[in-house]
Amino acid sequence: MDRPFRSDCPIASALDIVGDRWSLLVIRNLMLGARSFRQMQAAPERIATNILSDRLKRLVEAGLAVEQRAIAGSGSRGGYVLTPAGADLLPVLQEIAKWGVAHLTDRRPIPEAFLATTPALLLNSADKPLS
Amino acid sequence: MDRPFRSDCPIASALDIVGDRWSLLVIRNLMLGARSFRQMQAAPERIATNILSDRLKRLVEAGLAVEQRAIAGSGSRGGYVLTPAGADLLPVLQEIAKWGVAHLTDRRPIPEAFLATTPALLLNSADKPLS
DNA sequence: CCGGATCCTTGTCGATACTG
DNA sequence: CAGTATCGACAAGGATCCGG
Repeated sequence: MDRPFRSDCPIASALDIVGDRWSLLVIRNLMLGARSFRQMQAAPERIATNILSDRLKRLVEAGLAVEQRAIAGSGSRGGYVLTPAGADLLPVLQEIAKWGVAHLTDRRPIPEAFLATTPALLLNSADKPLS
Repeated sequence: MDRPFRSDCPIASALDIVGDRWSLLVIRNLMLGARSFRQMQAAPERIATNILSDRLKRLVEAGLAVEQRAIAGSGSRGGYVLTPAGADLLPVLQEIAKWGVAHLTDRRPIPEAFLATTPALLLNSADKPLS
């Protein structure tokens, strides 16, 4: 249950939590407004359902996200929302995005398609994390 | 040989390169001045030799680091140095470190020990990446 | 001794099928 | 719709071995 850290280095410890192949992408989706399981699964990276399920579980355990159960008879069955600790990862994602557009543009087509669906939040200023 | 990206998202693409469990830690070591194979292996995280070898190979292939062969009869047998693209990951590591010290201090002893050996480079301003 | 390479075991990832 | 179960593929970890 307890997650042993590799060392006392804050970088290593942070990567012990979100340093895998998918966690930061799930957090990105949550920052982009995706709340439900299906919405996150619809992201272009096509995460497998078991991985998404597991990562959400881990994020909740780590205190980076919380589950939001439905409001009684509502049609949509609530989803997940970032906690303040999870929202504080925004600068990390911003720097990663900056690095990606600066150094990966010549290897891949063009990120405009994604940037169009990512207005201001990930590449501009650090506004309020979620509405 | 070509590394297929999961999507056009610059975040996802960046994580396709350095988003595994060890790559960013190796880059951290290179930023901290570690050059030789053994120096990096001596980091407190105790990376296995095969993993370190593989990650260095990948970083070189991705253009984030270059091998530096020895200066002829010198005693030290050259090591690895970050390229400008690799050094540009410094802000990413800085933000990760900031998040780690801000949100992980109550779960682990104290990062002072590491911070003492990490003067200014990873937590303060973005100076010259390597001397 | 240093810088890896090579086994081999374990764990995690990922696709698909399936269930409440 | 929101996950869970299953199982093969692959990556990580540990130990050892080898060339210089």
